[in-house]
Amino acid sequence: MSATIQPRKRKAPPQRREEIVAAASALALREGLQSLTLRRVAEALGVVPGLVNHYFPAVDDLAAAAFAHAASAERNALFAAAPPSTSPLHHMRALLRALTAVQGDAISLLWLDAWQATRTRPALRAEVTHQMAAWRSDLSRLIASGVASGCFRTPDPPTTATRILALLDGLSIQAAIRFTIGYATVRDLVVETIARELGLEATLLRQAAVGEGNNGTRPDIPSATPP
Amino acid sequence: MSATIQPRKRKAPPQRREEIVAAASALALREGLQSLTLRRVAEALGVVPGLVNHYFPAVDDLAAAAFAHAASAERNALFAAAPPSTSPLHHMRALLRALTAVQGDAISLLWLDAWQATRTRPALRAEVTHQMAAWRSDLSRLIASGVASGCFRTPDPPTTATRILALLDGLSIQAAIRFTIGYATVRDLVVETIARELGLEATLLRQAAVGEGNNGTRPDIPSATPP
DNA sequence: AGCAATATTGGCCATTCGACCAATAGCATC
DNA sequence: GATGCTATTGGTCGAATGGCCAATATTGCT
Repeated sequence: MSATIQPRKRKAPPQRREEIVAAASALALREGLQSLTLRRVAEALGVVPGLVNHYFPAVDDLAAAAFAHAASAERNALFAAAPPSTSPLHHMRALLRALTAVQGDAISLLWLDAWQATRTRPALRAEVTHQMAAWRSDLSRLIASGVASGCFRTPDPPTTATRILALLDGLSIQAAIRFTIGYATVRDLVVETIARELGLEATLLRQAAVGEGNNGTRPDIPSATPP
Repeated sequence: MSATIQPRKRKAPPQRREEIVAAASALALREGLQSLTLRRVAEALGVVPGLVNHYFPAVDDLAAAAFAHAASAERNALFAAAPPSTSPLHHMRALLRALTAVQGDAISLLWLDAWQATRTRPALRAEVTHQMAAWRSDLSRLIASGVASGCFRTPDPPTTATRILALLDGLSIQAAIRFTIGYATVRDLVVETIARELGLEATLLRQAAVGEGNNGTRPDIPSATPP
C-alpha cells in the first residue's frame, strides 16, 4: 500500500508538482476531498509532508488543484477526446450514457465534496466556479454545433446548457446518496427533459442512457498511483 | 454573543436535550454542519462540552438530530402548517415561491452539507434518507390530492414527486454556489418542468415563483438562540 | 571536478477535535 | 428538613491537522 522507502531523489519542480497534484486527485477521488491531507498525499508519494507543503503552502490550493485535475480530466475525456467525426447527436448520446451510467461513482461524490467545501476554501471555490463555467462552455458549444447542423433545436444554447447541467447536478446528488429507489426515475426525467430542451424525441436519447456500451462505467481518468 | 455565566442549573433531561438539539440546529444553519462541535454547541448554551457529550455520546447522533430538527421544521412549515383550505394548486404555488425565492439560503446549504457528510456519518446518513423520504411522501400526498381534485394531471404521483424533488435539488446546488449567473434560468427550468410534470400551463406556476409575497424569504424556522 | 542553488528532509509547534471520567451540586422525594 | 439520585462540572488524553524552519544532500552548471 505504501511506497517503499526511496533514497532521496530530486526532481524538477514542475514534474514533482504534477506528481503531487495527480496523487492528490487520485486520493480525493478514492476517499473524498475531506481526507486530502498533507500527510496523506505525502504518504501516497513516499515523501515527507513538508514537501507537499513546500509546493502548496496552503491546503486550499492543493485541494483546488486536485479538484481541477480530476474535473478537467473527466471533461476532457467527454468533450475534447471525443472523435471529432461524431455528430452532435451521437456525441450527446455518449455524454448522457457516461453521465447517467453509474450511481455513486467517485466523480459525482467529488463534485459534491467540492460544492460543500466551497464554504471554507476560497481557492477551491474559484476552481469550482471555473470548472462549472468550463462545463457550460463545452456543452454550450456542442449544443450550438448541433443547432447549426440541424439535429438540435433550441433558441439559446448557453441557456439550454445551463439548464441541462442543473438537471445533471440533481442527478449527481441522487447518485451520491445512492437513494437507489428513485435513481432510475430521476434518470428518466433527466433524459426526457434534456430531449425536450434540445427539441428531440425522448426516444432518441433514452436509448442512449439505457445502452450498455462502455460497460456502464465512465471513461477512465488518469491516475497517479502506480498499480 | 456568549451566554452570561449561569449558576449551575439542573433541567429535566428531555427539556435539556431539546435545548441542545435546537441550539445545534441553529448553529448548523448559521455556520454549517462542519462547525457543529461539542464545544461550539456547549458554548452557545453556556454549558460545558461534556454535558453535550453526555446527551449525545457520538457527534454523529448530534448532527443527525440537528439536521432532523431543521429539516423537519422547514417541511412542517411548508406542508403541515399550510392552511388546509388552500387548494393543491395554491399550495404548490406557495411551495415553489418559498423554495425558489432565495439563493444561497441557509437551509439549502445545510442540505448540501448533510449530503456530503453522509460519507462519514452513518446516523446522519440515515436521517438524510429519512427526511428525503418524508419530503417525497408529503409532496406525493399533495400531488395526489391535486390529481383527485382535478387541478393536476399525472399518472403516478410518487414518481412525479421524486422527479420534482430532484429538480429542486439541482436548484439547491445553484443556490448554494451562488452561481448567480444561471440561477434565474435554472429556476425557470424548474418551474416549467414541474408544470409539465403536473400537466399544468407553465404560466400558472411561473407567476408563483416570481411573485413577491413573503418578501422573498422562506418561512421562519424556530431558533433556539435567544435574541 | 568543484560549487552553488535549492529540492528535500526531519522535526517541532499550536490548535482543535471527540471522548472519557471522577467529583460536585441541584432537585425531588421522603 | 434530611437524603439519594443524577445532571452537571472541570479537567485530561490521544489523535490529527496545517504551518513553519533550519539542516542536508542532490543536481545542474561552471
